[in-house]
Amino acid sequence: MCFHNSLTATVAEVEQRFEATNKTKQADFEPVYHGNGFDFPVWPVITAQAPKSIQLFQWGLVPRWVKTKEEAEEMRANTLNAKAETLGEKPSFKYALREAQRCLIPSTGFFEWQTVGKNKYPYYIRLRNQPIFAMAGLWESWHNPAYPDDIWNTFSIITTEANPLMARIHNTKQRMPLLLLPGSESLWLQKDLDTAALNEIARPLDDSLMEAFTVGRLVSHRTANSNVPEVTNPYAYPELSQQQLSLF
DNA sequence: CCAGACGTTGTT
DNA sequence: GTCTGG
DNA sequence: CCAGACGTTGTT
DNA sequence: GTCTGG
Repeated sequence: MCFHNSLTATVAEVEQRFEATNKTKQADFEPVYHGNGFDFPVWPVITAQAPKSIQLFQWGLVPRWVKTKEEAEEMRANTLNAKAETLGEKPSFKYALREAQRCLIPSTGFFEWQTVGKNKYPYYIRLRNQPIFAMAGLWESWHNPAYPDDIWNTFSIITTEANPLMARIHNTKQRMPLLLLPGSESLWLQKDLDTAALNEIARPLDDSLMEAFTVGRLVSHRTANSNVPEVTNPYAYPELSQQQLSLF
């Protein structure tokens, strides 16, 4: 869940939304209409350690104890997401959690598939009143022992149980990204967040704040370039009932 | 004890 | 680095 | 889902 | 043809 994200905002918009300054080497971001986690794209993030800065980290968390580049590359396909419920137990995430290496991952909407019979229908999901919002993440800085200058700053998107809207869409896994209300964003970045507070924040967002609609199957095509504006165009599947087409 | 895992959920 | 499975 | 692998044994 | 990896 949550391997398919988007960020179609300018640097200025992200700066304004999160009250942070662009510290990347890029004057602006390329809009991401469809970012596939398995491509391990770089993404703007805001860390607890530098909450006033926008940095570019790579999606797919590489734990600090990884020994080789090969192991790092293998690991990250499995750490695109991190289950909120078990962050403290998993060797891949526990050190990042212990040292409060939490972060915000700006998004303008994400994709998920609904299984109906033998078919899969892609949906685009976003927040009603917030064009840009934050997913909760953990980050790590991995230093390649073979090359001291080879440092990988990576992140993982936290997932939690699905709310009723997301349970209908992502009906096989019943999971969703941990979405933060603006009021929870600064809490997530606080360094001394205890377990009770974390568990309180790590709850599924109220689905009355979200909206979702079916999109065309371009997003599902691996060979085609799906990182184009049309990927989020609404598309009505005749065989789906009206209530499934648009979940507002 | 040592070796091996360490993780999550994907699709026209 | 630490836990798990054999 | 699609792309790519799919296997074994050796020597100069 | 079928399994695996991404």
